[in-house]
Amino acid sequence: MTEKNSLLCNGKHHEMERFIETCLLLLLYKETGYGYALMEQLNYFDFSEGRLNISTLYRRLRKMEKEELVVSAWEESSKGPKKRIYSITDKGKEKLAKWIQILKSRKSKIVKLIDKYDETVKTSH
Amino acid sequence: MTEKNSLLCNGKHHEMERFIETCLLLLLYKETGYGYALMEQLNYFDFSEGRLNISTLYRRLRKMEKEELVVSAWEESSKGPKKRIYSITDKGKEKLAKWIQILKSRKSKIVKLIDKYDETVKTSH
DNA sequence: TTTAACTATATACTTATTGCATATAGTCCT
DNA sequence: AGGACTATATGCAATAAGTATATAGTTAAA
Repeated sequence: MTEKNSLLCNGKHHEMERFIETCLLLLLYKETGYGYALMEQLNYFDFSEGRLNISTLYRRLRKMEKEELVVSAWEESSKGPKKRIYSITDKGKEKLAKWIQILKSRKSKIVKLIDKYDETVKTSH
Repeated sequence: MTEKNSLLCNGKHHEMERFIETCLLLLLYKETGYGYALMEQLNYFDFSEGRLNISTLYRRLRKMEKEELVVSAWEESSKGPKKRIYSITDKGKEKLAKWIQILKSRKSKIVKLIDKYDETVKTSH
């Protein structure tokens, strides 16, 4: 799978693929974290619980670990069940930087499309 | 399938779902068109042929017609094979406007993420 | 003691998208 | 006839994400 310069999208109720992972990597860049708490922190990026399914979050984390973008370690908890604590790897940091570039490109495309729309709608009235 | 305020993404080599359809609807807003030619016009939105598979384009067009966002009619061609000419419907225009709003929201999210990244990377050096 | 609530993690099933691969067909030129 | 260009379409496979569901630890209430 060659990635090119694309953010990959899909059907049903979906956020941009790398958007979720980009957000997660960024949160982990600041400090280590575990799934359940990361879910709440995603609120900052307008990912409310009703917007992102928690199963997706766990799956993305597992996938990123498989890809060596993050590493995890089980931590016994003084309260409640044990936690799987994630940290970002150097590889993950590089990937994050890369996706940020991609998102910038994406943003430009959106701006271009919006401008084109405004221009088109204006001249058709 | 409730759409909420999400742009839906997916695996493999993917552009944002509604981005493709938004572009197509916008092109058809300006003037009617047929698949093959629309494919070339998409270059304006940085969809080069290597970036979007033409099978996807046809499928998106067929899907939008099923959803009544566009209508099509076969046109005999003086040269070459017959063409399936598409026009946007009023419903399609409404949908286009809606997706433009969604894209604006999407852009804001991207900006927010990028700012957060810059801020985070700066304070970590 | 049992049940409920909260915390924490995980996975099967289903749906949808898109590239790859492939196919059909009309027109023109070699 | 074969190749190139124009024009459209669909099966297969991979991937993502919601729904549904499951397991498990801790604490508090019934």
